[in-house]
Order: sequence, then C-alpha cells, then structure tokens
Amino acid sequence: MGRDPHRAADGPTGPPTLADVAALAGVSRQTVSNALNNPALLRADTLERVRDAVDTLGYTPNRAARNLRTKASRLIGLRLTPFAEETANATVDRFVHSLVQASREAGYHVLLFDGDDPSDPASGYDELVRSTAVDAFVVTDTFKGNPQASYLEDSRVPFVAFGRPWTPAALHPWVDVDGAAGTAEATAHLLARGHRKVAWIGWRKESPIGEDRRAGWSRTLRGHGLSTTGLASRVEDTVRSGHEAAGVLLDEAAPTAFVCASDTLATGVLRQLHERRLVAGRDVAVVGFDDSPVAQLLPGGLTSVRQPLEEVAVQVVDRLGKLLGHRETFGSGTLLAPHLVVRGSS
Amino acid sequence: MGRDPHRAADGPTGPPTLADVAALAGVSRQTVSNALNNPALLRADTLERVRDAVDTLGYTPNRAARNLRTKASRLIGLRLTPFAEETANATVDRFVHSLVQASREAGYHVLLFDGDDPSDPASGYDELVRSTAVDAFVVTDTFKGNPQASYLEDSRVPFVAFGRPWTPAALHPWVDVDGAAGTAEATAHLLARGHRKVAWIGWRKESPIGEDRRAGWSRTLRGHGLSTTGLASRVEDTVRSGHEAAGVLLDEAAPTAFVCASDTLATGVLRQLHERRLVAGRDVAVVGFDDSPVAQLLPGGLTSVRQPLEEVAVQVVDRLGKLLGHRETFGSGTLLAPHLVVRGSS
DNA sequence: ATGAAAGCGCTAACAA
DNA sequence: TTGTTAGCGCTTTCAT
Repeated sequence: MGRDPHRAADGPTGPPTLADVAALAGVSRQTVSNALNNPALLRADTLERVRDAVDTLGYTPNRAARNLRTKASRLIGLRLTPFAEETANATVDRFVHSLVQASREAGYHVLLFDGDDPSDPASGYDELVRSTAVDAFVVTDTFKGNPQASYLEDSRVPFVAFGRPWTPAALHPWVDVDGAAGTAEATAHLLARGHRKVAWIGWRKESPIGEDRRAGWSRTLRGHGLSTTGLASRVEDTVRSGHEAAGVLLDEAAPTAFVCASDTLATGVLRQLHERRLVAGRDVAVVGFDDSPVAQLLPGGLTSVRQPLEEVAVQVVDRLGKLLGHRETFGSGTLLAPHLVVRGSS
Repeated sequence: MGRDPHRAADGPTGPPTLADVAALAGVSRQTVSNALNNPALLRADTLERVRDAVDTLGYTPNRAARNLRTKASRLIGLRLTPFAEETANATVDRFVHSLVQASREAGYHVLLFDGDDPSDPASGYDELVRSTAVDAFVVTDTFKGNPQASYLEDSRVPFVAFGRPWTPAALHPWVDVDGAAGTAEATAHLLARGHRKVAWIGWRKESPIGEDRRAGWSRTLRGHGLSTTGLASRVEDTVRSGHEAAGVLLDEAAPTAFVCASDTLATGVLRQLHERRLVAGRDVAVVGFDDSPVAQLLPGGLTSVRQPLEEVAVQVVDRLGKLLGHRETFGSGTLLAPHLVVRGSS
C-alpha cells in the first residue's frame, strides 16, 4: 500500500492524516483537501471514493495544521469573571451555555479564560491575541463601562460585545438587550395591577446599564402622570443593599411596589418584606431582573424580566461570522427585547 | 536588517515570529526557541539579549505552529450540558469557573463544547479527539452512571472525571466529593438539634450519586439507633417532585426535618411547608445540597451541603497534568469532603 | 479535474 | 553553547 513514505511503517502513528486518506483513495493529498473544502471541484466518482476513504479511516483534519496554514483557529475567546457568591448570578452562565451552542452551529468552539489580574482590562486577552490562539472575542462584562472594549478596539482584535458601547466613539459590533423596555414593561404591569407608588432600586449612577433600566421605570411612571420623586434608590448590587434600600423606601415613601435592577436586589426587598411580615404579591409587589434560578424557585416565585440570551448568543455569533468573513457590519448593533415573566410576587 | 527572507518587506505581516526575534537578537531561531523552552541551555548574556528582543517585539509563540510541532494543544475540553431551567443549578457553573482558573495556573485553557445529540455519549468528543484539538477532557456529568467515561476509556483519550467511576472496572483518574459524608454531616446536625424523625428526599435508584448521598443519611440515623422506615422518598430532581414528596411524607410519617439530595428538591420542600403555613427552621428543618445561589438568597436562607469545587478543579487539573506528563496515577482517585453551611432553615 | 511544489511557525535531533 | 536541517499536516498557488 502506498502509505506516506515518511511515516514509520509500524508503531502507533496517531490519527490518520491527509496522506493516509489519499493513499487509500488512490489520489493526491490535494484532491483529498479539495474533497473536504471544495467538493464542487471533484468529479462525482472521485469525490465518493475519497469520502469512503475518509469514513473508513475516521479521518478529521488536524486542527493545528489547518490553523497554521489558514491563520485561523475557529475558536472564540470568552473571559470569565470570578463566580460571584451571594448573588442571583444567572446571566453569565446562561449566556455561556447559549454561546457554546450558537458557536457550534456556526463551526466554532468557545475558549474560556480568565484574567490573573481582573482589574487589568488586557489581562488574559493579550497573550491569546499575540499567539493567535483565538479568532475573535466575545466581551460580556460591560458592567462598568466596558474598559476592555476600548483596549480591544485599539489592538484591532475582532470582537463583538454583548452590551452597547457606552462610550460615544466606539465602532465595534454589538448586541444588547433593551433593559429600559424590560423595566418599562415591568412598571406598566404593576400600574395595570393598580399600583400608583412604584419604587425603583437600581445600581449606582456609574453603571450605564443600571441607568438604562432605571429609565424604563421613570419614563413609564411619568407617562402615566405619576411622580418618581423620592421613590428611587441607587445602591450596590447585593442582597443587603436591596434589603436596606427597601427598608428606607418603605419608611419614607410607602410604595406598594418595587421594580429592581436585578434579582439580587429584589431578593433583598423580599427579605425586608418578610421581616415586616408583609407578603410579597399581596401586600407589596416586587419585580426583579434576569429571571434567575432564584426568581424561578423562590416560594411563590419572583416576577422578573428575562433576557433573551439564546437569541443574543445567536446574534453575537452571527456578527462574529460577518466580522471574520467579509469584514462587514462595522459598528452595527442589535437591540433585543426582553420580556416579563409574571410570578407570585406581583 | 536580517529580516526573514520569505516575509514580504512591507505590508501588514501579522504578529512577530521566532525569526523576527532571532534577527533582532542576532541569533538563530533555534536559540530563541531554547530561550523560551529551555533557558538553562543559554549563556546568560545571550538569554538576556533574546529576552529583550522578545519584549521589544511583544513576541508570543504562535499557538498553531507550536501545537503542530509538539502534538499538543494545551487545551482541556469540557462538554457543557444544556442549561437547566427551574433548577437550583449551581454545580456545573461554579465548577467551570474554578476549572478555568485552575487550568490557567497550570498553563491550560478550557475549550467548551456541547453535543448536538446529548443522548450520544460520543457526541462532540469524537471530532475533537480525531482533530487533536484538545489534549484531554474533563468529564463532569457522571449523573447517570457516566456513559462517556467508558467511551473515552475505549478511545484511549486522556481524561479525568469529576465523579467516581460507578462501574467496577474503570481505571481512569477521578476526583469526587464525598456526598455521603455531606449528608451524614447534615443529618448529624439535625439530630444534634433534637430532631428524631429526619426524612430523606433523593433521586431515583439509578443514580449512584443519589444513592451515595442517601447512604450518609441512613447510616447516620441508624448509627443513632433510629429507624429510616417510611422516611425516604426517591424522585426526579425537580421542585415539583420535592414538593409532592414532602407532602406525602408529611402526611404519612410526620417528620420534623428533611435532608435533600439537592437544593432543587429542598426548594420543593420549602414550597410545601409554605403552603401548609409551616415555617422552615422553626416548625420543620430543611437541608439541601449544593449551596446554590438559591440556598444563599432564600429569605431566611437554606442550610446546604457545599461541595469544595475550587479544590476539585485544582485536583482535576493536577491529575490531568500527571496524566499528560509522565503517565502516572492511572486509575487513582481523590475523595474530597464537603461541608455544611448552616442557615435559617435548620 | 487533478497533481506538484512551497511554506505557514515552530521544535526535535543532530552537527559544529 | 549555538546553528543547521528537517518536517509536523495542512492549504494555497500554479501547472498539467
């Protein structure tokens, strides 16, 4: 048999190579390569012969060799932030699952990494870029105004952001969820149930995401001729903060409903109500944000705004594909609408 | 300057290569390679010169080329199962975070994938193996007796399991958490609080993990001379099942405490208590398993058994390193102890 | 429609 | 201690 001459005649030789397939099919290596990457070029019978050989041998192209040659890895990098305890903590993980699936369907895999120094926006990215280990990145933690977006933009690395560019001049593709629309729906829902004093507990002003979500609440209240004065609180994203903020608001403004920027904060509100022997959904309504497992599993259930993360992932990968392919869609963005999941708390 | 002759003299040439560094440092490519992989071989001043050049150019070895040459990718594959809704759902995600961190510290990255056909144990693995895209796998979903462990063993792919091999003849390295010790601690805790009728709600008999956790409960009760008869229920891992099982047990055996195989089940119990106007932690005690966000955030808090996933990840990566290096530790395993996090529900 | 040649960037083996 | 040679497995010219 015409086995590739520079392979040892025996011993464990590892997975089959192009040359093995070519020998078995009685064609040149190039023809096998074409059969895989450009089947239209082959005559039907040759193609079939090659494909049979591929199947027989269980051949799959060697990734490293292909990557080296094509200068692409078909890998998408995603930096993971440390797991936050004491938090409803749903978005990132749900998104990761969705991204893995959407990526596979587009022929990509997801490479996970983390920064050894989380405060450095470049940490972790740098090495992957310079070693051409990934083709592109997905940037998710745009929480604090997205420092790595500008870093990546400067390094001319292809990436798509899950989250709008909150800096004016950014021109990378992005996909985001319309937080304001979500909180607007939540607020409208509460108004429809007869509430007139709907409070807001959100994040600090530095968080553009928080401000976006807050806008949906205030816009809706004002649209109904209602005042927002004294009904809003801006705090850290912790249960304790939500708990405290709810206490203050309850004492000073006596709202009958709360809209929160996260399920974590909403959980704090619930805890406050619990302590005051108030029943969520009967005495006071509460709406969270993220539709986390916590919202789903709380006794009675927590009404919450659910982000369409599966769709976000699909869009992100789609943008990525365009970016890596024909270099289109520069700076374009997509805004997706979340929807309210109503449960016992409202 | 002695730039590599076969590079274009101008235009965007991409990241610097070994040859660029060699030219700048005035040495051969091989010497640069040695400076990186075997610095002890170089004379001190040469080494410094090379390192300066590396820094100046911001050089990082090209991954694909190195992978091709060394037949290794420094990538660890992890198959993700679909995100389960309506579930406390903590273990996998917490583990992923820990694994990413532990891997980085060992010089590996994590490649995430999923099977297009989740019922096929080989789905997704196969292609990665044959294309030598990853060096090894971490197998986590040993829930149903670990079908892919035997598949991987048969394919002679290096892998480490998070989860004991429940089939007798398995001989791969593994790391696991001693579930029985966890539920034993939980049960002992309840007994110490004066409970005498402690019920168990766990998974179906087919789940060896479930049986393991159950054993800790029954062993402890019997160790205290107490009967387990009529106090155990084996159901699906859903809130609804936990809810129903708690109802039946409450009616038929009137336990004063529950130990559950998961936070999901414990949540069902809580819901049942809630409906009966029983207060968890006062009227009836409840302990869950996993220390999920749900357990942490529930009003009052859910006492739960916490798995040391960070440690598991470190051990897994350690085993992996040995496996890929000197081929030791075949079939060895490590069992880690979880600990109880006591909260309001008990 | 198929094949031959070249080379992606790196490192193992050997030579100097 | 450093340099030379060869080749990992693949795909992109270019020739046939």
